[in-house]
Amino acid sequence: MMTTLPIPPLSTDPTPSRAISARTVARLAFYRRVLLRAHSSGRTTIFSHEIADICDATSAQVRRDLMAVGTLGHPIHGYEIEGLLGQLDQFLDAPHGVRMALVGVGNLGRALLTYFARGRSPMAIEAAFDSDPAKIGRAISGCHVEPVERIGEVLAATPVDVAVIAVPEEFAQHVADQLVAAGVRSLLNLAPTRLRVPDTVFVEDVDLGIAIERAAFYARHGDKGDGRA
Amino acid sequence: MMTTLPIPPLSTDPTPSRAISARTVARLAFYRRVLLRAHSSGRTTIFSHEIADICDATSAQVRRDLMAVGTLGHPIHGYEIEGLLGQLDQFLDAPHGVRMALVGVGNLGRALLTYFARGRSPMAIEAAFDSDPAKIGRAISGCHVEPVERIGEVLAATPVDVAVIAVPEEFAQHVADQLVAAGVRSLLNLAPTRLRVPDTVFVEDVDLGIAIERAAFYARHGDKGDGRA
DNA sequence: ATATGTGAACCCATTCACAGCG
DNA sequence: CGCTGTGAATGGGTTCACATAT
Repeated sequence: MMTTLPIPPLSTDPTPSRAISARTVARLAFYRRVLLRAHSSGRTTIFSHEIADICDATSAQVRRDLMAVGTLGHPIHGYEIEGLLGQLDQFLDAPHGVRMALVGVGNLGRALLTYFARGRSPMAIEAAFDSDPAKIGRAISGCHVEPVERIGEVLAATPVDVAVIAVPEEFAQHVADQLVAAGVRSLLNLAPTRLRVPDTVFVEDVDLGIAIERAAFYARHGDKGDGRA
Repeated sequence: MMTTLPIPPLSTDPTPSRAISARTVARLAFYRRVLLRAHSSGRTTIFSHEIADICDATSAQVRRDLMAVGTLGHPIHGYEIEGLLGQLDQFLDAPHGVRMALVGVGNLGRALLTYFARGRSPMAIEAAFDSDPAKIGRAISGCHVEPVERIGEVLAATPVDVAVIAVPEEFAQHVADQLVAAGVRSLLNLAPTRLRVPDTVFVEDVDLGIAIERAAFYARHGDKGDGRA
C-alpha cells in the first residue's frame, strides 16, 4: 500500500505550492524593510525574535512566515541578512521589478508619486493619468501625466503589474473598467467604494475613511481583545 | 431556586459587553456608507443580502455584524434604513462626533484635509501641524496649520479623539510620543514604521507601500484561496 | 544552552443551517 | 414562503511546545 507522498514537490518550485495568505505577504514585505535597514546599518545576521520585536509580532510568527520563502536560518547566528533579503526579493517581486500605473494625480496620487520617486527601489510608477487639463502634459515627481482616455493606448505600449486608483469615488468603477480592459491584473483601490471586477483581477482596498472610523471607535472602546492597544 | 440571570444587562448598555473585532467595525462603517447612499436615493428599507452584494460580503456576515449594534430587522421588509443608520451612528461615533488632529501636511495630509473638509460629516480635523515654516500659519482646506512644537499646547485647549500621523518615517515615533504625551488615545499611523506606544493607546497602521507590494504579489500569484480576486 | 523548523493545539472569524416570525 | 437572528460547525491563522542542530 502506497502511503508515501505521491510526488515530493521540488523545493525550488518557482510557484509556491500552497497559497500564501495576504497577512503573511504583508508581514514578509515589512520584514524586508526591517532587514534592509539592518543591512545598511552594517549588521550581517539577525534573530527571529529581533525581527519580531521591531514588527511587533512573535518570533514564532516570523519563523512561520519565513517558511513560505524557503528558510535558511542558523541555530547559532540566526538569519544571514543578505541571503534572506535575496530570498525575499525573489519571493515578493516580479523578476523585472514592479511596474505601476497611477490614475488620479490629486493629493493622494502625488503622495504616491513622491513615495516611489523614480530611481531607488525596484518598484516604479511608469505612467500617471488624470482628467484635469491643468495637470495633463505636466511632469509631476518626474512622471508625465497623460489624459485618462489614453489608458488603453499607453498601457498597451508599457504594460504594468499593478494600477493604483486614486480618483474620487464616483469615477473609480469606470477607471477600474478601463484598467481591466487594458489588461491590468491587480489593482490598489484607494477610493471609498468596492469595485466590480472579473475574478481574474486582484483588488486590494485601502480605505482611509474607514481606518479613521476604526481608530475613533477604539479610542472609546479601548482594547479589541488582543494584547495590542 | 434562582436560575434566572443575576442581573439582566440593559439592552441600552452604552459599552458593548463583548469586544468587537476590528474587521467587524470596519464593515459596519462601510455598511453605514451604503445605507447613507440608499437613504439619500429615497429607499426606506433594505435586505441583508442587498447590503452584502454591494460590500461583497455574504448576507450571513452582514446579519452577524449587525448583531453587535442591536438589530431591528423585519422578516418581510428587511431593515428600516433610517433606524439602522441611527443605531450605527450611536454605535460607531462618539456622542460629540469625532474630533481629529493631523500631523504632517504633505500630500497625504492634504488629501485627508480635503476628504474631511469641514462642515459635512460628524468627523472633522480640528487641528493640523507641520514643521515646514512655509506651511505654518497658513490655512489649508480651511484648517489652520500650527508648528509641531505646539502639539501639547493646542491639544490641551482643543482635545481630539484621534490623531493622524502623516509625517516621514524618521519623525513618526517622535510625533507619536508628543501626541501620547498630549493625551491622545488613538492614532492612525500612515508612516511605514511601527510605533512604540503605551498599551493604553490604540494604533491603526495603514501602510500604502505594503499595500502595493501585496497587490504586486497577487498580480503574479493569482488567487489567495478565497473566492475574491 | 539557545535558536530554528514545524506538527499539533488553540482560537477566532466566517459560514452553515435552521428555528422563529411576519 | 422568505428573511431575520443565532447556535453549531467549519476553516484558517496564530501560538505552543518540542525535536533538532550547533
